[in-house]
Amino acid sequence: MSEVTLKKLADLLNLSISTVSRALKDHEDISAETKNRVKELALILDYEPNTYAVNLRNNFSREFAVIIPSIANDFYQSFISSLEKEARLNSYSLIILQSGDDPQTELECVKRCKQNRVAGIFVSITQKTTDISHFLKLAESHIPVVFFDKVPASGFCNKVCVDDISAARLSAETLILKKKKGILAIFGNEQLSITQKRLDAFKDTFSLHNYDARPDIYHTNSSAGAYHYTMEQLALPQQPDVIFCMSDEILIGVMRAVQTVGLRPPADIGILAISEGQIPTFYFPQITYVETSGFKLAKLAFSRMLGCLAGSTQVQELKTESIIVEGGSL
Amino acid sequence: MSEVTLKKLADLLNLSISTVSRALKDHEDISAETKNRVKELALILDYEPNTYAVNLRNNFSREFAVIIPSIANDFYQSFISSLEKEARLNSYSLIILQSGDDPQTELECVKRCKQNRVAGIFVSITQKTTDISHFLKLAESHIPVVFFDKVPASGFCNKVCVDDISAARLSAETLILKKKKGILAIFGNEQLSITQKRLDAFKDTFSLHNYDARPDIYHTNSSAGAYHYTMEQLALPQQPDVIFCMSDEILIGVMRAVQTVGLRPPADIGILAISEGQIPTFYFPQITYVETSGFKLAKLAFSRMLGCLAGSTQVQELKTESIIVEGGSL
DNA sequence: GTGAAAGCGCTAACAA
DNA sequence: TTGTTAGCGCTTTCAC
Repeated sequence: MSEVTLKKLADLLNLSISTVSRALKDHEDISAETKNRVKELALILDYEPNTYAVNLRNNFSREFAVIIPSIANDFYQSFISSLEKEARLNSYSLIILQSGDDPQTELECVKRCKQNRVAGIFVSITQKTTDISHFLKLAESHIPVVFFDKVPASGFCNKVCVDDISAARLSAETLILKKKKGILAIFGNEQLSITQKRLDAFKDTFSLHNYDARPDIYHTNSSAGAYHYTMEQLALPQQPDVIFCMSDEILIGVMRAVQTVGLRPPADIGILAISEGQIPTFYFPQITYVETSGFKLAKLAFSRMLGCLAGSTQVQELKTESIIVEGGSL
Repeated sequence: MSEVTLKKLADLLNLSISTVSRALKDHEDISAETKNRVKELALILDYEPNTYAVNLRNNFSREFAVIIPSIANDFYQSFISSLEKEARLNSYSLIILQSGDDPQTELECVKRCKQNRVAGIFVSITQKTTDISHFLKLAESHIPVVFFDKVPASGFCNKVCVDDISAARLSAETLILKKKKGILAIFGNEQLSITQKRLDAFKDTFSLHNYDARPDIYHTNSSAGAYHYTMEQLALPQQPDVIFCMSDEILIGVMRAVQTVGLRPPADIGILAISEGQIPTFYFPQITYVETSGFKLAKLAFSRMLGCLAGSTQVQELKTESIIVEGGSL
C-alpha cells in the first residue's frame, strides 16, 4: 500500500493538486462542497502531509532540540517532562540529545541540530564547556538558542536559570529565623559557578543579619563524599545541630549518614536542603527544602523561545523564584 | 547570510550540482582533485546537507520516536538515557512524546509520528490502551513498532519486557533461601497485568518449594497507601519479619513507615524490593533488590528495532533477565 | 570524470 | 473558484 499524497487525492477526485492542498487548509476561495469532498477522502485514506516536503518548502520545522549532559537526573527529567508538554501543546516535537557532559559530544549534538534544521535549541552546557562560539554561530542559521540551568558565564545570549542567589539566601534566612546555631553547610564542587553563587549568597546572608553564629562550610563532589564527611562530623563530641545540603546529591549522602548513625530529624538533628523536590519526600519526616523546580524553569525557557521565534532579538537573562517547602526536618 | 547549499558550492567552484554532491559522498568516478576542492570549500563554508531534502528524496529518516506515559519516572528515564545513546551512536535522533497515560493523547502522538515519517517507534502504552490498531496500521507505512515495558496483552507485535515472572520468582526464592517466615508482600494495582504476573509467580514459588510459610499479600495503588498499611502492620503485636515491595513506588512508602517507627533493617525488619536500582541506594543500609533495569531493556529494544529495519518481519517477544543486587536490608 | 534533468511532496504566485 | 507552474535541496539515471 503506497503513501497517500496530495497527487493521489487529486487524481482520485479529478481535481488539481493545489485545489486539494488549499481545501485541506480551509483556504477561503475553495467552495464548501469541494472542501467537503476533499476532506472526506483524506480522512478515509488517512492522509498525512509529508513533513519533509512541508519543511523543505517552508524552510522551517516544528522541532526543538534539548541538549543536556544526561537525562538521568531529576532536575532535567522534570524540566524535559514539562517542556515536552508545552511543546506538544504548541504542535512542536522535542528531540533529546545527551552530551554526556563532554564538550566534544556536545559539539556533535549542535551539528546534528543544524543538520536537522531544528526550530530552536534548549541547552544546558557541560561543566567543561568554555567556548560557546558554535552556539552563537547558530544565529546565522536563524536558530535561536536558550541556555538553561548550566549557562555560560559570559556572552550575549538568552539564559534562564534557577535563582541560585535567592535560593541560598532563603535557605540562610530560614536557618536564622529558626535560630539554629551549630550549622554544617555542605556544598558541591568548588569550581562550579553554581556552587560559588550559592555559597556567597549563603555566607553573605549571615553577615548581613549580623547573626551570632556562622556555618561550617565543607565542599564535596559526590554523594559518597557527603556521606563520609557527615559520618565524621557525627562522630565528634560536638555534633552539628543542623546540616544544610546545597543539592539533592549531597542530601542523599547526608541522609544515609544520618540513618546510619540512627539520628532522627528534627529532634536529634535538623536538615535543610536545596532540592528539586522528589528526594525530600523519600524520608520521614520529609525534608524541608528550598525548591528549584525544573517544571517552572521549563515554562520560562519555552516562553523565552517563543519570544525568540516571534522575532525578539534582544537577549534576556531570566530567573525563577525560589520558595520554601516545609517538611518536618527542621 | 544565506544557507549554504549544493548549488552555492557548485557555483563557487564552477562545477555542477551533481558533481559536488558526488564529491562529498566520495563517489568513485570523481577525481581526487575535484573531491579535495569540493570538500575544502564545504568545510570552510560549514556546509550541512538539508535533512528535509535528503529525507524527502530518500523517503526515509533517521529519527526514532519514543512514546511513554510520562518521562518523570526512574525506569523510563534510564530507558531513554540508554536508548538515546544507542541511537546517537547509530546516527539516529530520538523524539520524545508523552501520552500522559491518556489513550487519546497517545493516539495523537502516533499521528505525529506518522506525519514526521519517523524511522520507527518505541512505545510503552497507557494503562487504558486496549485498542492497538493504530499501532498495527503503521506497518502499512513501513514504520516498525517496538513495544516495551507496558505492552499490549494480545496482538502479533514486537515486545520487549522486563521478565516479571523471573523477577518475582527470584524474589520469592531469595526469601525462601534466607528462611524468612513472617512475610508481608505489598503489590500494586490489582488490575494491572504486571501486578498479576508478579503476584502469581511470587505465590507459585512458595507452593513449588513446599515452603512452610506463606506471605500475607496486600494491594495498593500508591506510595501513600503502602505507607499507611505498613504503619498499621507495624503497630500490631505480631510485626512482620520482612516486607517485600513489588516496585519502587511501594518501597518508598514502606521505607517512610519503617523510618517513622524507627525500625532499622536488617536487625529489626528485613526489606526486599523489585526496583529500578536508584531508590534502594538512598537508604542505610542500602536495600537489597531484584533489578529490573531500563538500561538493559533499552539495548534489547534498540537491537530489535535495528532488526526490524534490516527487514526482519516476524515479530518477537523478548525479555531481560533479572539479577539480585545485595544491599544490606535482608 | 562531469553535466543535465527528472522528481521526491508540498506551497503559493500567477493565470484563467 | 480552480488550474498551471516554479521551485524548495537533494539524489540518481542517463547522456556526453
